[in-house]
Parts: sequence; C-alpha cells; structure tokens
Amino acid sequence: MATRFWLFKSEPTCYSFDDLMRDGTTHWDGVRNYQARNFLRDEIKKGDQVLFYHSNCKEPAVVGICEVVRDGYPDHTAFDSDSDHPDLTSSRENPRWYMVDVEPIRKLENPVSLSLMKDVSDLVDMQLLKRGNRLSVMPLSQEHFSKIISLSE
DNA sequence: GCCAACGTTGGC
DNA sequence: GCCAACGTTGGC
Repeated sequence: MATRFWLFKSEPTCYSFDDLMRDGTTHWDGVRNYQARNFLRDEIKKGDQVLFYHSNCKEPAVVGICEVVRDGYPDHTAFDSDSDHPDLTSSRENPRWYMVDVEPIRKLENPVSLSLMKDVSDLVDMQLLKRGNRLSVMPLSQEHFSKIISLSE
C-alpha cells in the first residue's frame, strides 16, 4: 500500500515534539475518539508519514515530521486504572482503543503556525482548518504535507 | 430513537 | 478565562 500522510495533534505541555526527539519513539496512546480510533486501528500503517502539531498552546503550529513504525494495536493504557487515560470498558480480550508507534524524522527548521496555514490558499481545504474540527488524528493529502514542509523552509 | 444536558477541545 | 463546536450520556 502506498505511503499515506497524517497529522497528529498533541498539547506540548503534555507531550511535545522535543519529548519525542528525546524518547526516540513513543506509542500514541490516549486517543479516546471513535473516528480517530478507526484511523489508528485500520488505516495508519508502518511507513506512513506524520506531521506533529502542537495544539492548545501559545502558538499552535506544525513543528516536526515523524514516521509510523508499528501498525495499530490495542492501547493498553486503557486497561490500566493508574494511567492518564483509563477506560475500563476496554479490556485485553475486547480492546476498544488502539494506538500506533511513531519515531521522529526531524524537527522543522521553522514551525508552520496555524495562522500562517490559514493564509495559504493551497491549504484552504485541509481538515485541520475546517470549522469545529476536533480530531486529534486526521488524514492529510500528500500535497498538503509537501506544502507545509515547503513553508517551513 | 430523540434530544437536552453535560463535558471536552482548542483557538483566541 | 471565554466560548463555539462537537461528542457522549442517559432519561423518556
């Protein structure tokens, strides 16, 4: 299957791109939304490219690129009542929530801010810019992916 | 199955 | 801190 492109949101106070650079890899746990879950479980595959977006912070922006290194598998943090995102309606036998593993490729030379992206006509139909969008994991076209990277240079 | 109430997200 | 938008819950 062809490489596909995605945008993952994270609040930098919670987990930033620098945290991912430091860790070298992470599992993208804690997603508790069915639409995002379906992407993680069914669509996002090893080798796919991901833009890392900082949300809910002073300057919301795409800050780095990463790559999926493991296909979707059950999010075990849901089974753990001591985790940050417990959901005991999910079990090992019948998991409700899924995650993938990612590794950083590189930090962008310059962050591509939300306000900049809003001003770029090629990006008007990007899902991130749609009104009321709240998905933390969303698909991205190759064109939008490439455009955002060119804006960071 | 409807829908009001509520909680969360996330930009500003 | 405000608030619009959205998803989920639960009574009926």
